[in-house]
Amino acid sequence: MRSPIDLTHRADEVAPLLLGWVLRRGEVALRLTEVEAYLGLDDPASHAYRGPRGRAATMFRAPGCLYVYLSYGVHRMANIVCSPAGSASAVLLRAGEVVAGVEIARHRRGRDEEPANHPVARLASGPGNLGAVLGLDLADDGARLGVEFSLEPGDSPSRTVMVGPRTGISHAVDWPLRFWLADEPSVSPYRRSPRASRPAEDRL
DNA sequence: CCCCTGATTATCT
DNA sequence: GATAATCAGGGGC
Repeated sequence: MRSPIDLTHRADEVAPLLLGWVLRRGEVALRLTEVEAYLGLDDPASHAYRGPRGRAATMFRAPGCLYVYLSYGVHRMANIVCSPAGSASAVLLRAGEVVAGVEIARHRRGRDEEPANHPVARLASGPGNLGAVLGLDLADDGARLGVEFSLEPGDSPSRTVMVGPRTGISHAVDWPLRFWLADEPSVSPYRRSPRASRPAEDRL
């Protein structure tokens, strides 16, 4: 049994520690296999970079809050706010292995009342898919870990943690803030954004 | 396998 | 009006 994660450190410290832990909501549980750290006011790629305005206000709340936002008009993405309150660093949950509630997860990934027929490894691969499997809604923005959502220690075989650049963003594209477990089929493929800024623009 | 494109809406300019 | 921390599906190799 691993000790509870201390969410009051910066996201880049917390993110690798979250790998292998299980996020549960009701019957559905996910063992986290891929996460990304966002560093709030110090990070040009963070929604919180320009301060506690609009949707980003949630990231300035207390550690253990969930920051849920809508991406590309359709995908609900989940972050765990994990910094000291006010500095707004957070961990984006990018992928997990569904370890409980597979049938519910398939229904949530499905279309027109028909359950999706994805292999388990693909069900929660990618942040939009992970959000779908958890049944996230914008009303879940600001929810606290510990009640509706909870973080449980996974069985903890020591796994190799890999580190690399974050996916899909257009600022600070080469900062090594994406963490994933080696040899996990649920980890999403790396995609460099076609809008990636040049390195000189990342030093602010 | 890879690359390209459309979908869809909160937020920002 | 433009953009975006994405995804699924289509076409090409």
